[in-house]
Amino acid sequence: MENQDINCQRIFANQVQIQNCKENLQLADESFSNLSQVLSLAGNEVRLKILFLLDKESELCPCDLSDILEMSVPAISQHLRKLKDANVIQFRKEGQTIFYSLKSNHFSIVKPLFEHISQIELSI
Amino acid sequence: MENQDINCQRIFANQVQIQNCKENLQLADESFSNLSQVLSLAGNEVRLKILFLLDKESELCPCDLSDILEMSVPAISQHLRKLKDANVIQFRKEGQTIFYSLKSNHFSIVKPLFEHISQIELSI
DNA sequence: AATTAATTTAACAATTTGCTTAAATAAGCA
DNA sequence: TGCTTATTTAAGCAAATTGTTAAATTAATT
Repeated sequence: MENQDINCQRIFANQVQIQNCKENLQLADESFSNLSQVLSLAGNEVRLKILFLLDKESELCPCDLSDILEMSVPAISQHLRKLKDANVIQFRKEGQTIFYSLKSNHFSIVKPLFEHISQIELSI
Repeated sequence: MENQDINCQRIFANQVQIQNCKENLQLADESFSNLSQVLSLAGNEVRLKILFLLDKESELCPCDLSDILEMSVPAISQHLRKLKDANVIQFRKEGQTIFYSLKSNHFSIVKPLFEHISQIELSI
């Protein structure tokens, strides 16, 4: 698309508004990129559950997650890798077991999401 | 994977914890499905920007969005359709122009995300 | 040293995503 | 009525996603 002027010739287009929006987006360009990356990770139902579980249980190993989510270990491992690559989770080793936990830096984004999980919290 | 007992035979696995987690997830199953759907929509950078813009400008037409985001109109239209199908946005017609706006029902999820967009708000 | 167990990695297939281009709708206007 | 404009829809395609199975790592155990 070389020339976007071709698309819309309407007279009522508010050019000032459009220019303003463009500039605003540019200023926050990196924020959009970062935020959408985290959201797309959490946008996968398996990973959302993993994040939720790590928040609730503090730390879990791939093996636990495999049992809980009833999924193969390699499948879990690959989700964990994505979360680790994006710096959303961290890990510590204990023998041959690896415990994953949430990193605090993304808590302000991830945490509030769980308020929308209508869980019966009373049972705890 | 018929038998997940094959995966992990560790002695230290806390079966009570695992069972508890499984039950917790089941209780909120629909919430996870719904939330991950909204997050995966917002997890696309273009759609995140669209949501941000609709929040800021109240309403915009596909044509505006095409100009602002410098993308083809059909590309924009298809993103809008996804958001509309998921009940995240609504529209009103004015002649041949269609104005899209955020629906209030998902505000509690969508709105707080924009606090993470480090925008220079002072300039407004 | 050989075996077992927890995890990761790699290769692959099926599905989904997101754009492009062209055609179809729908609403104003000459 | 016929033309222009705003938008959607459809078809096609390349790239990304997500699982599977098999092999490789790594660390404990016998």
